[in-house]
Amino acid sequence: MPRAGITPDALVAAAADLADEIGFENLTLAALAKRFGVRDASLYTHVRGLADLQERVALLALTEWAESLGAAVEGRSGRDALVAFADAYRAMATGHPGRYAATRFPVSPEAAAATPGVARIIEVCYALLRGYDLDEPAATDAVRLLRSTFHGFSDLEATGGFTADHSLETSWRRAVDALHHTLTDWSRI
Amino acid sequence: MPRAGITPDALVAAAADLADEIGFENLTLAALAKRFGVRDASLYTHVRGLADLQERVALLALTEWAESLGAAVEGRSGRDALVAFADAYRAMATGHPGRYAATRFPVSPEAAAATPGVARIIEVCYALLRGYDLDEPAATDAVRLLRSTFHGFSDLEATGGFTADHSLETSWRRAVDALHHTLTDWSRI
DNA sequence: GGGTTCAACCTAGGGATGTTAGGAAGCGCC
DNA sequence: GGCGCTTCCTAACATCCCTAGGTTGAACCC
Repeated sequence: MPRAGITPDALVAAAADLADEIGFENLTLAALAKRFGVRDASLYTHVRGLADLQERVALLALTEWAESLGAAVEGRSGRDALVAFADAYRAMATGHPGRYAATRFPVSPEAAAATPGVARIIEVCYALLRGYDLDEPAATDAVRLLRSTFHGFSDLEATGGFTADHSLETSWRRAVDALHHTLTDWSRI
Repeated sequence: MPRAGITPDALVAAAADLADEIGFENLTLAALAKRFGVRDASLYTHVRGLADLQERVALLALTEWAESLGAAVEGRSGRDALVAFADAYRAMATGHPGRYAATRFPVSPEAAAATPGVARIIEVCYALLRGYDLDEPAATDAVRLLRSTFHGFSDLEATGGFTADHSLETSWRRAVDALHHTLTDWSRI
C-alpha cells in the first residue's frame, strides 16, 4: 500500500480547513485521518496527540491572522487604518470560523513565544495607535479596549449572540466609529 | 441501597458548580454522576442527555446572571448604572467561569423564550441606556457595543488573552469610562 | 400490614473517541 | 540487491455518551 505522504505541516493545514468546515470544537483525529485515508493511530507519527494538533492549528491561525491584519494596516493611518483593521478582523472571524475559534485555544507560553505571529498581532495594534496621540500606559489600555470590542463583537456574532432584527453591518460600523471617537478624545475622557 | 434523592434542579445546580470548578467544556455526565455516587446511566432519568444538561446549565446561568445584573442597575442611572452593570458583568465572568462559559451555549429558541432571564438581560441593557439620550436604531447599536466590549474583555481576560504587564483593573475602568463617553456623545460621533 | 404501582437506580453492552505498544512494509541510500 | 529509517498498520485499552431492560425502594390504597 502506498504512503499517504503526510507531513506535520500538511496535517495542520488540513486540520485548519477541517475546523473551518465543521467547527474547531468538532475537530477530531478520526475525521482528520479519514480525510487522508489513514487510520487515526497513524497520525501520532506526526503529532503528539489531539491537544498538540489543536495548539498547532491555533498557532497557524494566529500567524495567518497576523499577516492579514498587518497587510490591512500597511500604508494607512488614523481612521483608515482602524477601519481596515476592523474589517480584516471581522473577515477572519466570519470567513474562517474554525481558525478564529482556534485563536482562542490557550497555547503554552513557550509555543507562543516561538511563534512570530503572536507578538505581531499586538505590534500591529500598537502601530494602529500611532495615528492617535497616545503614550503608555494609555496605549496599553487602548489596545485592550480595541481588542475587547473587536473580539467581543465577532464572538457574539459567531455564536449567535445578536438576535435583534437590525443590521449587523451598521452596528459594526457604529462600533468602529465609536472607537475612533474614543481614541481621538482619549485624554479628555 | 438508598436513593440518592436526585432531582433535575439539584442535578443542574451541581452541574453548574462543577462547571465552575473544572470548566464548562469539561463538564461530563460521568463526573457529575460520580459526585452523586451514582452511575452515569442513572442520570438519564432526570435529564435527556449531555446536550440537555448543558442547555439547562446555560439557562440557569443566564437566569442568575440576569438577576445579578438587574440588581446592580436597580436604583442607579447614567454613569453609576453603567459602572455597576460592568462590574457585575465582570464579576460573573471571572468569579463563575463555568457558568459564564455556559451562557454562550447555543440554547434553542423555545427554551430561551420560556426562560425569563434571557429577555431580562437585554431589557436591563436597554434600561441602562435610559440615562443617555438614545432612540432606535441607535439604542440597538449601543447595546451591541456595550455587550461586545464587556464580553470581549471578560473573555480575553478569562482565556489569558492579556499578557502585557499592566493592571487589568485600570484597563477595565478606562474601558467603562470610554463607553460612558461614547454613549454621552453618541449623536455627535 | 400486605399488595400495587411508579419511578429511581442498576447492569450490560454498543459506538465513538483518544492513546499506547509493537509489528510490517514502503522508500531512500549505499 | 540489501540496509535502515520512517510511515503506516493492527490490536488493545480507557473514557465517554447513550440505549435497553431488569431490580428495588417508597408511597399509596385497601
